[in-house]
Amino acid sequence: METITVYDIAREANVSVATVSRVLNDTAPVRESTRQKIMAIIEKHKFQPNALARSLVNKKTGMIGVLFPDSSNMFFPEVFGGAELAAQKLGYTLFLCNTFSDYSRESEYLNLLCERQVDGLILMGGRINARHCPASLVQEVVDIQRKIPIVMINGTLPGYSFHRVKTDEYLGTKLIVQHLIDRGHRHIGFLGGSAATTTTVEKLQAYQRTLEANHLTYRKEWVHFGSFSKSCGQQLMETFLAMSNRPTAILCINDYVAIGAMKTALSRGIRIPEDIAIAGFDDTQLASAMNPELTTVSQQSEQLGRQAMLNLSKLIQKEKVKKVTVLAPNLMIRQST
Amino acid sequence: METITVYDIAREANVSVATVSRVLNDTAPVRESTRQKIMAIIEKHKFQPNALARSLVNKKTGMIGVLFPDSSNMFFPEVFGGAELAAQKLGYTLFLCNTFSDYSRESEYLNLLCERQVDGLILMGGRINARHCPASLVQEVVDIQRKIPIVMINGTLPGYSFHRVKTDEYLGTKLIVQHLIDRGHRHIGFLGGSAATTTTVEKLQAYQRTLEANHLTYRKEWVHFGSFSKSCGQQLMETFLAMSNRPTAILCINDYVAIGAMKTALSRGIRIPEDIAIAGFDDTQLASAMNPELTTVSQQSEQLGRQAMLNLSKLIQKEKVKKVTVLAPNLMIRQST
DNA sequence: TTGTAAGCGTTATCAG
DNA sequence: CTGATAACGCTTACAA
Repeated sequence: METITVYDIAREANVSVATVSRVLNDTAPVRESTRQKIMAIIEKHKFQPNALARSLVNKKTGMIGVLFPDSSNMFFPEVFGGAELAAQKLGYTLFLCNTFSDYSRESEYLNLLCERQVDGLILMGGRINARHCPASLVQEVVDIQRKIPIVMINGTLPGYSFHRVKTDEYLGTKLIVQHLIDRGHRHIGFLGGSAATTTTVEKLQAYQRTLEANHLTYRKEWVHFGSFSKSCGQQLMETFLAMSNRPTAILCINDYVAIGAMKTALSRGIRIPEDIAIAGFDDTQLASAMNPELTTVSQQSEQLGRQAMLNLSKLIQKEKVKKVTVLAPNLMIRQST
Repeated sequence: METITVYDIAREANVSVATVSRVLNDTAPVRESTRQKIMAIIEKHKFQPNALARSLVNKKTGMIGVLFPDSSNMFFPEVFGGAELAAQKLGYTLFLCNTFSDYSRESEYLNLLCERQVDGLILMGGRINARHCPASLVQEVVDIQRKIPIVMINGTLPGYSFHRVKTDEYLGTKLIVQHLIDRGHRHIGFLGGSAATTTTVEKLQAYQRTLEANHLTYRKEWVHFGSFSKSCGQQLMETFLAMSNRPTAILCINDYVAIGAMKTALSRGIRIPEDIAIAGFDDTQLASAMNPELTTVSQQSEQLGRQAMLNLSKLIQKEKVKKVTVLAPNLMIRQST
């Protein structure tokens, strides 16, 4: 398959490559008749300019690298779905990279994306949510940022200031704990999340302080960490149920954990919300699919992605952008509480 | 930010760019001492070769374009999750494009990916599932295939032979209908899916024939088309419930429709599976998250993606590959039937 | 309005 | 083992 180039088009049209390039990019006036002629030849051969060559000289690729930790958690597809829509309008394409929360995979992808000359980077999960991120991993990102604009979603890195977009998870947690309290609950547990993760800590603090503000005592035995998966919720719920003095309501770190918790409870014949109330976080599509429907906090996932893309785009055009954009969380009261 | 190139490295090391390139690619012997020296300088400047320039001469980018119709249907993230894992091992990166099932968006992306010189293409949804695909859209793909290897997942285009990977949806449907019959159901409905889609037709046929094979009569009024969403399931279920003579079991086109159907039924106080049995298709994570858990058919989504990537890779290396790879569906019997 | 030619940052061929 | 130098396919001054 001999590839066809601007030279081929130029030759056939009896013009120079410069002229072909001009009609391709509409970058300078070209006599209408020759434009027509060139266009016809392009059509005829279905000629497509090589974007690599083009980007090489333009020094921009129109590609945005997106790092996310886990495509099996619907939250992330929702976020980059929003980002993609925005990107499309702005003329960018997303380069999605699933890091599986693995630092070394993150580094590889970061490297790959830089070599591929992406115009910008959106970072989610992994190191930017680590409570104790190794300095070398921080440095890596800092170095990249000197060449490529970066926007972080729901996370950051210590010691430097980055552009970020986030939902107010602290407020979101506060809202939902208060909701449980308003529903009459005095014994509220906290389930799931890795203690090595900043979001877990942030939510935990909000949980603690909201209890205090309501003169409720914080009980260590009602707080159990783990991971962010359904199976974590299932397991940890077992331990709750085994307790003689168990909480009447449980706040889970996210929807997946909440669903796991629900499953275990339900399988024991425990009613939700009558016997125990369960709340999630993120408002993924699972929340409204469940039965009973899950009370949760919406992070406005599409908005998050959209906003990140918008800010990144401005950053690329070297416009001023607020360092931190905070979105308001939305309490979604449904049946599980 | 002046970018640093092989020339800079070469100058600082007192060698030619050729030598730098050699150590970069390990493509020819280089004296150990000079290799060391060059490596050191590369490290020092954190030099990263420009992949665009590289690809321009190599004529390969290591990128695989992936078209899929809908990131909000977990089935697709599952498929490309599997593909990504395989791609990583093979040294490829995926370029994921959400087409929202929109033909023109598909065309745009197809164009984009070609210009970006992807090494191969994986196609899902959209036109390759259309019962009546406009000839021009078929031609588009045919033209591309002459330059770029393509693998289609669960679909094809009329009039040409393409490489494809699919699960046997016919068999899958047969299995689940038979399962319902074996459970004692004689009145089985069929819910959801666009009649303009090949998979819908294929499943419908399997449904019909399996009924016949069991001497059950096919009733038009028990078949309702729509879309592939939860809300479709909710709406169509309403119409079923309004019928005086309604089926005792319902096969839904996919898990989302099934969940919608379940929700409507449950909200009416109808018990599942006692009053009505409901089955889905795809075995997305939703199926096992639900309560009651949804009986469904696994398409082995990750496998699908993995296999497509594997076949595509061989195609790219110009190795022989079976035209059609068929994966076996798995009946997942759970609580909803 | 159009053409010439110099890049863009690599790799690869061919001498040395 | 190493160095010139010509591609790769396109854009963009600079001239004409």
